Amino acid sequence: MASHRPDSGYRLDEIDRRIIYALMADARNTSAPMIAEEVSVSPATIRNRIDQLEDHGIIRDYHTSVDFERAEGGLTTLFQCNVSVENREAIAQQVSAIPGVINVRKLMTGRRNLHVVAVGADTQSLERIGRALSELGAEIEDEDLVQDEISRPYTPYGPDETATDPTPTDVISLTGDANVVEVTVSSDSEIRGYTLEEAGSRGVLPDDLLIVAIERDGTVLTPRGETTIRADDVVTVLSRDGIDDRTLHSFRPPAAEPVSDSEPIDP
Amino acid sequence: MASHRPDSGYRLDEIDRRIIYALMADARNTSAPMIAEEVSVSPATIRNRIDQLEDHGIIRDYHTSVDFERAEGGLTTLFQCNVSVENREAIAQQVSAIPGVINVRKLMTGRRNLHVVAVGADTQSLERIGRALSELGAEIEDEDLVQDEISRPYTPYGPDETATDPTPTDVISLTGDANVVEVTVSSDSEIRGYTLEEAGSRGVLPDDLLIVAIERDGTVLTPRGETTIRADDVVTVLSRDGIDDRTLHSFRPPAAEPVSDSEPIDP
DNA sequence: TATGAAAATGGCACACA
DNA sequence: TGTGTGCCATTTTCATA
Repeated sequence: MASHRPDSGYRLDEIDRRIIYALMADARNTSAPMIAEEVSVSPATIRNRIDQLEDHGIIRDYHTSVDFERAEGGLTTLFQCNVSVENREAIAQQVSAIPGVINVRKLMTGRRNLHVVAVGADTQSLERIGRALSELGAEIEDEDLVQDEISRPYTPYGPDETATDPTPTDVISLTGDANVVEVTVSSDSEIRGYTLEEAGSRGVLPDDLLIVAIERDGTVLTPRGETTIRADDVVTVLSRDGIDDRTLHSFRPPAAEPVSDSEPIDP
Repeated sequence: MASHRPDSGYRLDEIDRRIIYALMADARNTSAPMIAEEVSVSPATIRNRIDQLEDHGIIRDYHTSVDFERAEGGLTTLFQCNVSVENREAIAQQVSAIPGVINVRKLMTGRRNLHVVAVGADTQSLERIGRALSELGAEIEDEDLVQDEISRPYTPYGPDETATDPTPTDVISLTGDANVVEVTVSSDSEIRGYTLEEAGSRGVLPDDLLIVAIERDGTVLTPRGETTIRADDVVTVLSRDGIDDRTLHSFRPPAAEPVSDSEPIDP
């Protein structure tokens, strides 16, 4: 059995795991040399490993997540369908070819075992997609708008330093989408070193964010345009449109790199 | 309202759409010059456009899809949760920080409005993730194993030539996972030009695939080791382990490039 | 858009266990 | 034999204008 499935029991070592972690965090802007430096091996090795992981099917593919609503007012919709277990593979395959379908998940359940995400320019095109699903034998049980989607790398494959830094310390929800969060400014975040005014004008700080307090060395500062944001400041942020993974981007360390510089083991 | 949301009504032109299409198909191995050639503009323009699309939040991020089951026997699980609408944003944010969580979808529904995909090394770590979800206020309604996931670019942004070529013409399911498909060999597929034997030994043709018939120019050939596969052959393929998006990879045109050469619009 | 400098990639030969 | 490494030509990126 294992003869024609040689990839089943592939074992990863620490290098593979860190590669996967880095690529999950940012598949496009993470170069082999960048990963190489983190794990202290040569860039060529990283490239070889990536090739292997791809060949063995561990790494499936690299995608781009797109906000279709911003793009052209497109509606992202999740269809939850029932398909017969025998044809699940085949139907999933054909479903993924329907124009507008961007993601298909096969689940090991009796009901709602096929989740299909499709994008439509309008209600009409979504109806068309719904019909196409039915014709292929996927019975639609539910149809919901997808508001947003967040993807994260697999934490256990990340750097050991269990730095939960970039998470909001506390979140207080207000009316509507607005809410308040406290974040600790990471030591290599993008916003560090800018004054509030610079951050705003350079686009480092999104327009709908308002910094209402800065806690530094135990005292609370009143934020002014010329106040400089430093590492380890605890910043209280008010957001009009809701806190989002990407909203707090500037406060975080760069995606692919660890929080503190890793000590090269073998220079 | 639109004043502080300048990105809402961003309009894409044909170049933007083709960029998005190419990056959705392969975020990592698609270089700016490759896209540039397809749409007949300079590579620098493509690069600028990509930067703009990223800045405006149209392109959210680039990830890597990983088969954790192959990797280390990891279990990929979908938790369908209820969260209160007011805190949806904040909870989703915190949920995404739980170690092991790799994807969170926010839905615009009353029930099951948060879909969380997590990877666990074993049942125990999934229980831990389940508890973490509950503690954050996400009530778990359902918990299913994810068997597989397929992602596709948004077809309407692709090349006009509505080439549905790479789709299996017909799928017949047999017992178990095995089934039979007919595919038309794309004119620039990887397998074209190889004999069956070469394709097998070079890894172009997966081990669990068996070619049972080749239809060419209206006649049906009996496949032999020395039979060469040509473009436009209609090949009948038997698969032991089920047809998969990736299984038929070799029959398809390369991901990022159109089926036939695109006619430059403005040389 | 174009151009030149810097960086990354892919291929291949070689060393090492 | 397989895996890591160093070096090469080529491609791609990035920051100038």
